[in-house]
Amino acid sequence: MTVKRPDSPKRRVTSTDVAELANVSQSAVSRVFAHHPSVSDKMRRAVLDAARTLGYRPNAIARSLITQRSRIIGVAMAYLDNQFYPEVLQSLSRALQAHGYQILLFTADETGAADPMLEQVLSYQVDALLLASVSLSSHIAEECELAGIPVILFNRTSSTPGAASVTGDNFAGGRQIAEFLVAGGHQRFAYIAGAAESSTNRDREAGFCAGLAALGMPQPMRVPGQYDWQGAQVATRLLLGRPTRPDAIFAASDLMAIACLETARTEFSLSVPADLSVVGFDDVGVARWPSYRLTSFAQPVEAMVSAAVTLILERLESLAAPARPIVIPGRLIVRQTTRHPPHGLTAEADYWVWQDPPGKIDG
Amino acid sequence: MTVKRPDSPKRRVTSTDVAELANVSQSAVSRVFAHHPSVSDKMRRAVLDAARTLGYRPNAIARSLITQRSRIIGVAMAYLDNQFYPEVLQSLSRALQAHGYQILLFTADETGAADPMLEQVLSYQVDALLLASVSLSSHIAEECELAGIPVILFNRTSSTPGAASVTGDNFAGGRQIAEFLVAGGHQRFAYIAGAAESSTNRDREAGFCAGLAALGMPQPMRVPGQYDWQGAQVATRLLLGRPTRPDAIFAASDLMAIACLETARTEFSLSVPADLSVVGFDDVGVARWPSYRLTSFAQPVEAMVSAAVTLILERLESLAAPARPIVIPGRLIVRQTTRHPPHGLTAEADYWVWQDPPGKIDG
DNA sequence: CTGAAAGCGCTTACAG
DNA sequence: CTGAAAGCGCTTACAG
Repeated sequence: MTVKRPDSPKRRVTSTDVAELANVSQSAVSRVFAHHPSVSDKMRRAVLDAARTLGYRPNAIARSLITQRSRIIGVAMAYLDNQFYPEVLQSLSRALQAHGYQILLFTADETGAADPMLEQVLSYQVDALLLASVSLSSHIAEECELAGIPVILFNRTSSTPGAASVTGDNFAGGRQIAEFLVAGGHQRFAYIAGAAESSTNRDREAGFCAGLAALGMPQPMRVPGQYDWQGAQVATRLLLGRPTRPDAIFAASDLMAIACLETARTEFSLSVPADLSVVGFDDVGVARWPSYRLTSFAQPVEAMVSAAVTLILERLESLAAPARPIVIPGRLIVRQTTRHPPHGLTAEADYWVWQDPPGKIDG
Repeated sequence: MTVKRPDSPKRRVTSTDVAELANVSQSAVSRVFAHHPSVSDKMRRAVLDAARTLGYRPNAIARSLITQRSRIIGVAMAYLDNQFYPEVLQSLSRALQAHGYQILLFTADETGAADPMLEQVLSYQVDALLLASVSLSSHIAEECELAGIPVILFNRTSSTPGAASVTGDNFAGGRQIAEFLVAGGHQRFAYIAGAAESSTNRDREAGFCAGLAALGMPQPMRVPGQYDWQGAQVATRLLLGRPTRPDAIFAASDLMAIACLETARTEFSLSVPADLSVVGFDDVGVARWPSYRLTSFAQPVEAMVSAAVTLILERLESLAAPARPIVIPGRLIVRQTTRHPPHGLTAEADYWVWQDPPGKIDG
C-alpha cells in the first residue's frame, strides 16, 4: 500500500476531488452543494457520499470570488467595556448567522484612527458594514458607500441626509427623563455628557434640555463624562462639590450613571434617591443588579438589532433600496435610584414604566 | 461628456484596471501592492498614482484563494455577559489586527449546538480557530485539526494531550484562595461551581479542594452555579438557607461572586465580610466597582491574549510547531469582600496581593 | 526589473 | 438532468 505524501500545507479537499470519486463533473458537485433544483437523486447521493468520505466542505472564499458576495458583514465597534455593545454583538451575531452571514470584527485602536481599519474593511469585500461606535469618523462611511459597500450606522446617526441608521429614540428618551424628574419634584438638574461629538450624546442632551425648558425649568448644569467610568467619576465630583449641588443627575449612559451613583455614595456619603436621583440610559444588564437598581431609559437591543439586520438585507437584496434612518422607541424603566412622582408609573415585574404624557412636547 | 453607466452591482476596481491606466502589466500592480523588492521607483509611482485615481484596493478574497491563507482567525465565543470575554475580545482584536489578521466571530447559539458553526468555520478557510467558550464541544476542535486548521483553546483545556491552549493558572488560583481563606480564620467553606463539564471549573475546584485538604480543613459544600447570574443566585440561597451556613464562599467566576454577594446582602441581610467572605475568579472590571470591591483571582487578560497570539503565529509560520498548553500565572487580588489574614498581604494602590506561601503544596 | 501565463476553487451561462 | 468551459481577481514561478 502506497502512502500518499501530503502536500506541504495539507491540501484541502476540493469539489474536483469529490467529482473524481463520484464519477461526475465538478459542476455537478457545485450544483449539489448549491441546492440547485435540477439534480437527479442518484447524482445527489453519489456526490454527498463522496463528499462525506473525503470530508469535503465548499470553499466560501472561492465562492465569494465568483459570486461577488462574501456573506460577511463587517462590524466596527469600540467601547466593549460598555455592556451595551457586547449585548449588541451577541444578538447581532446570532441574527446574522441565522441568515447565513458571518461577522468580521473590527475594533478601533486607542488612537481612534479608523483609516487602517478602513483599508481592511475594503479589502475583505464585506457585503456591508455596520458602524457601531460613536467615535469612528463619518469619513469611513463615505468611503465605503463610494466603494459600493452599504453602511449601516448603529446607535449613531450621521449628518449625511438619508444615511441608513438604527438608533434608540435618544431625543424622546432625554425628554422623558426630564419630564419624569420634574414630575418627581426635582429642582436642580445636571447632565453628565457622553462623547461631545457623538450623535447619541447630542440627541439625549437636546431632549433633556428641551424637556426641562418646556416645563419651565432651568437648564441643567452640564459636565463632560466621555462615556467612560473615569470621566463620569470626575464629572460627579465636580457636580457634587458645588455649593448648591444638583438633586437630579442624568448620565448619558448606564456605565456613567453607575460611576456617578458609586461616587455619590462613597465619596459624598449621599443616599440615593433620598439626597440625589440618578438616571442612566441603555438599561444594560448591570442596571438591574441589586446594588444599583438603576432608573434608565431602555434601548431595546433585540429590536434595534433586528431592524439593523432588516436594513442590511434590504440593501443587499435590492441595490436600489433606500437607505433610511430607523428609530426604535424605548421606555423609561423606573427602579430605585430616583424619587418617584405621584402618578404616571405603571408597575411591572420588579420595576415601573414611566408613561410619557402624550402630545405635550414635539419631538 | 459621456457618463459611464455603472455596471449593475457597481463593478469594483481591479488590478487590471490599474494596470491599464498605468500602462503596465497586471503582475506589476500586484508586485507593487505586495511590496515586492524588484520594482522600479518609476513603476511604483505610476502604479500608486493610478491606484489612487481609481480608488483601488487589493481584493483580499482573491489573494486568499491563491495564497491559501485568509489572514482570518475564527474566534468562537459565548457568555459575552461575563465581562471577561468582551475584555478578551477587544484585546485579541487589537493584537491580531496589529499582525494583519482579522477576526471572524462565531457565537454559539442557545442550544449550544456547535455543528452549524463548525461548517461555517471550515467553509471560510480561517487560518486558525480560537475556541474561547467553555461549553463548545471538543468535537469541533478535532474536526478542525483534521481539516488542517490549527485550534487554540482559550481559557479552557482539552483532554487531547498536547492540544494548544492558553489558560490562567486555575488550579493554583483555587489553591491560593483556599490558603488565603484558611489564613483568614474561616471554618466552613463553600464552592459555587461553574459549568460542570468545563476545564476551568474542574481545575479551580480541584485546586480549592486540594488547598483545603492540605491544610487539614474539611472539603467545601458544593453547589452548581452554571457560570451565570441566576445559577449563582440559586446556589447562594441554597448555601445560606442551611442551618449552619458557610463563612466563606468561593464562586468560580466574578459574575457569580457578585450575584452571590448581592443575594447575601439583599436576601439574607448579611454583611460582607463580617458575616461572610466572598471570593471570585477573573478580576474583571466590575470587581473593582466600589459596591463590590471583590477579592478575586486575577486572570491577566493581556498576557493571556499575547500568549494566544504567539501560539497562533507560531503554528501558522511553521506547520511543525508543536501545539503546547500555556498556563499564565495570576495573582490573588484582595479587596473588601473577605476577612483578611494577619500576614501574607502586600499593599498595592487600592488593593492587596496575597503572597502564595512558597512550596507548600504541589500544583 | 518586467510581462505573459497558469492556477487557486468555485459558479454559471451555454450546449446538449 | 449533465458536462465542458469561461471567469472571479489575485500571486508567482518562468522567461526574458
